Amino acid sequence: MTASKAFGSGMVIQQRNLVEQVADFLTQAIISQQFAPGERLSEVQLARDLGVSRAPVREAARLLESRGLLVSQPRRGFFVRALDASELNDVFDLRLCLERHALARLVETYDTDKAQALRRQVDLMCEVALQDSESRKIEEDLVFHRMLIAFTGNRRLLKAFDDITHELRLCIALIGKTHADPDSIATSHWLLLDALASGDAERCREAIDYHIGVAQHYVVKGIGEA
Amino acid sequence: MTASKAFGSGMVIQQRNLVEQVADFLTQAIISQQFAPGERLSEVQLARDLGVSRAPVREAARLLESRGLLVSQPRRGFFVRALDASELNDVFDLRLCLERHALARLVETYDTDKAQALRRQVDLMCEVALQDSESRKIEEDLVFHRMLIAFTGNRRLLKAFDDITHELRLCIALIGKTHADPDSIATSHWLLLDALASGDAERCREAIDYHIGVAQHYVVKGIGEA
DNA sequence: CGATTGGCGACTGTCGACAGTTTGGAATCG
DNA sequence: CGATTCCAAACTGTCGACAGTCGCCAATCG
Repeated sequence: MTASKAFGSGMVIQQRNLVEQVADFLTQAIISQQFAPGERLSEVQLARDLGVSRAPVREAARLLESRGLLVSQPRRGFFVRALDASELNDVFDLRLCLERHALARLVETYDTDKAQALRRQVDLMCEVALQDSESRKIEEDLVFHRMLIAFTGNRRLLKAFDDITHELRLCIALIGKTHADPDSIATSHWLLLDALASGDAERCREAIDYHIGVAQHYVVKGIGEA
Repeated sequence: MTASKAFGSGMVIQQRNLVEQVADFLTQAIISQQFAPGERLSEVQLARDLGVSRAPVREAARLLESRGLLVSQPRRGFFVRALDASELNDVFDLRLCLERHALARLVETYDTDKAQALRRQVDLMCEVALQDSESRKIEEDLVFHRMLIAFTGNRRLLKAFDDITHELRLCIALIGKTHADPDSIATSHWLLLDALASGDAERCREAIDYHIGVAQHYVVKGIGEA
C-alpha cells in the first residue's frame, strides 16, 4: 500500500504500538469473558500466545491495571478483576457523580449545536438497537454519555469518565444482554435531552438520577442472578 | 545531575519494587520542580542516573502518566506535565465534583466516630501549620479531604480522588506556598464539619463549594503570577 | 539567501536471558 | 493418616542489547 493511498482514504498511518494492540486484545478477552474473573494471567504464556516478548505484555497489563480491568499483586502477577455487587454499585455511584456534575455544567452552555449532535446520536442508537451486536449497542450508548461529558469542555472530567468506562463495559458485558429496544432507548435518552433543553438544573438532576438508577438497578440485578 | 547524587552515595535499594521507588523519586522531582514543566525525560539518562535499567524506569513513567504527572508522545518519550490555568481549573472542578458527592453521601451516615477522627485531623493540621514544611502541610490537608471521601465507603470514588491528588500536589506545589496559618485552617475546615454535623445537605454543598472555591482561586491566581 | 535533502546521533520499542521468589506437590516425619 | 518440610518447576523483576525511528545540523540545490 502506498502512502498516498493511505492519506487519500483518510486513514492515518498507524504502526500501532504493540502495547496498545496487546492492551486491546486483553481488554476484549476480559470483556468477552475468555478469561474468568479472578484468573491469574501468566506473562510468559501471554507473550508466547501473542508472539511478542514480555515487555509489551507487562506494559499493557499495567495499562489495564490503571483502568481497573486487572489487579496486580507484587511478585505474584496480574489477575482479572472480579467485581462483586458492592464494587459495582461503587462504579455506578461514581458514574452518577460525574454525569450529575457534567449536566449541571452543561445546562449553562447548552445550545442547538450540542442538542443536534446528541439527538443524532440517540437516533443512531435506535438504529443499531434493531440489528447490531450487543457490544455495538453498549458502545453507542457510552458514546452518547461521553458526549455529554465532553461538551462540558472539562478534559479532566472526561478522562475520569473514560477511566470508569472500561469498568462499565466489563459490568455491562457480564450480564450478557441489554434492555435495548429502540423505544425505551429513545424515551429514556430524550428525557435527558428535554431536561437539558429546559435549562432547569433540578430537572436535569432528576433525569440523570433516574437514567443511571435504571441502568444500575438492571446491571446489579443481572450480576446477582449470574 | 541530582539523580546520581541522590542514589550515588551508597544508598542501596532493595526492599521495595524498583518501579515504586523510581516512581516516588520522579514524583518528588516533578513536584519539587527539579524537572521543568514540559521537559523531556530521557529513559536512558534516568536509568543511568538512578543506577537501574530502563525497564523499571519505563514502568514508573507509565504509572506517572496514568496519574497525570507525565504525558507520553509515541516514539518521542515522556514529558513533564505542564499545567496551564485552564487545565488547573478543570482539575479543581473535578475535585469539587467528587467532594460534593462525597459530602452528600457522607451526611447520611455521619456519626461521632467520623466526626472525632476528622476533628483530630484538623487539630493535627493546625499543629503542623506552626512548624513543619510546606509539603507536610499540603499532605495533611490532603489527608483530611481523603478521609472525607474514604468515609463514604466508595472505593472507586476514593481511587478517583487519589488520581487527581497527584495532580493537586503538583498544582499546589507550583505556587510554592500555602495560606496556612492555623486560624484560617481551623475555621475553614470546621465550617465543613459543622455543616456535616448539622445533617443539612444543602449547607454541606455550600460549605464545600466555598472551601474548594477558595483553594482554587488561590492556586489559579498563584499560577497566573508565576 | 532560502528551501530541501541527506546523514549523524540519540532515543524509543522490543527482545531474549538471568536471578530471586513463589507455588504446588512429593517426600518425610510424628 | 495428617501435618510438615523440602524441592523442582514456573514465574516475576530486572537487565543489557539490537533495530527502527526521530530530530537536528550540515551540505546541496534552486
